Amino acid sequence: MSLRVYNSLHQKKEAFVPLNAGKVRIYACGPTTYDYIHLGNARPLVVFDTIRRYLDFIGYEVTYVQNFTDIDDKIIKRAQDLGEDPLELAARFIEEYYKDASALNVRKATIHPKVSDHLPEITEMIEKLIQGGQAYEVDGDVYFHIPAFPNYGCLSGRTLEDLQAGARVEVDERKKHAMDFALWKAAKVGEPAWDSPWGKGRPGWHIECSAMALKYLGEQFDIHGGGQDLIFPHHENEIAQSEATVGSGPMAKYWIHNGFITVNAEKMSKSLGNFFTLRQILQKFSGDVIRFYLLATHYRSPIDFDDSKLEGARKSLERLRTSRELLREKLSQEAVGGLTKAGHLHTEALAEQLQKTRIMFFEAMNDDFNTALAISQLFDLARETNSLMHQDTNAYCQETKKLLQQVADTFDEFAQVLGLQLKAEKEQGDSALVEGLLELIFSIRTEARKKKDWATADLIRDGLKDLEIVLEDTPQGTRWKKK
RNA sequence: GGCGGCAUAGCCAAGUGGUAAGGCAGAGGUCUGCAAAACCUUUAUCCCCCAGUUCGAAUCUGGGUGCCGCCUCCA
Repeated sequence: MSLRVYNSLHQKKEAFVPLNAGKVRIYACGPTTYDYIHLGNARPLVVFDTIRRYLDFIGYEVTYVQNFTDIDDKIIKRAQDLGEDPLELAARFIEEYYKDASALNVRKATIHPKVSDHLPEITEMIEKLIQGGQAYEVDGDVYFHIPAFPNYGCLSGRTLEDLQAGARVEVDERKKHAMDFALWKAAKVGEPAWDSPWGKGRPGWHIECSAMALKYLGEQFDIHGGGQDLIFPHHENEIAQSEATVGSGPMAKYWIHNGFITVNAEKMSKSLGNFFTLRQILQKFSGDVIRFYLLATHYRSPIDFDDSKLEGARKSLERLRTSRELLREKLSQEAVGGLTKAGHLHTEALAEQLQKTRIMFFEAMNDDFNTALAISQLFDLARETNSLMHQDTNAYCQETKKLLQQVADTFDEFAQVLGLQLKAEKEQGDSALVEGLLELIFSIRTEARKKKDWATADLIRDGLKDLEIVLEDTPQGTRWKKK
């Protein structure tokens, strides 16, 4: 099966055919940088990073643009509260953003444009819209005139009448139509401002994305993504601005929107105050666990957040890690002997499972990036792999070793696509001192066990367990890992 | 009021016409000094309710119930 994606524009799954063969251009709305990101913000990062990785993996040349909104009302307000320069505040949180993204193993986009670097492109686009009659200026503000764009509402499935019926905002009397939205806002005292044909001011919320997408991806591109809450008005307005500017559409062939993170079934959001910053969560769980948690549910479904769910994700991921770890250990051993009859059966079964996993993984990803289903294939592979490794060493000959190597490669390959590390926690940075002390303690315990001094052995094991270090005694010696 | 989404085992979660993936938790077993990990077995006569279409529906249609989102900044 070839790739199919759910296109919000038509509300159905469609075959994915990029505009230019072999190349995919993606634009994803990035954060407004006035604070640390919360888990809800992290979801699209991981989702679109994964989509990008997958497209890349199946051979497309991907250009991925993710913007930073560094000029915005909320930034200005926050900066005023903190007595900081708005652009400096925004720049500071862009740096913090990169740290969070990196903790989640989110690759940098091909281009990360900032609004503040694109004022010329923005004003140029606004001028075109004014010339084309789709925008007008009032007292230094510029508005997009919605009735001038007949296709308005195509993404959100609304008509102008629907919108007016549901209007909850006070209407600015100077606007020609109640739903007209700002392209340019005249500067108020103390706000950052840029020169424009309409006087000093700053861009409205939506125009930046239109201008930057146009600059880096052209008049039409393949995928435009973001959270479902951006469908209206943000993406609807982007479509209006962009398509009115270039005189044709669609701006993007496929629109992809991720579902929300909820807390007690309510959307996690700043205004409700029910959010958890990624930083807070990272204190309890690794980025790998958080990423796994986000990918274990289909990207369009809501995910209800609480610690117990993350704990569940941690345990699930642990299973895959353990399997990968056992594989590493096994492969470091010398292959000996010939294949026994039982070993032969297990090898056959694993070879079959490997093939099935490879097929099913791609089928799952091809079906609208079904990462949840793709991940479940890894569990099936892990079970069959463990089962083989569980057999006695007679089964471990050159033939099985070769197969296990293929399995290990598949694990790594697919983990890479999903952006998961599958590394045991202990590999993620411990000081030489800690490592050394642990080795010492283990050797003491091993001596105790040799003397059948179980009391001492158990004392050490229990003590380490309290420090979240788990010991496992195996015929090959004692193994340890962090909880 | 308008537009949209969701409802699957104790929990999480796939599955959009062919007879319920996977994970966690639970139970029994193998292994182990005891554990842990791993493996094996086991855990939904049924997918919110009602009616319909069909040889056949969790999956399609109609109606209902409940929850959520957007319509204002929000991923």
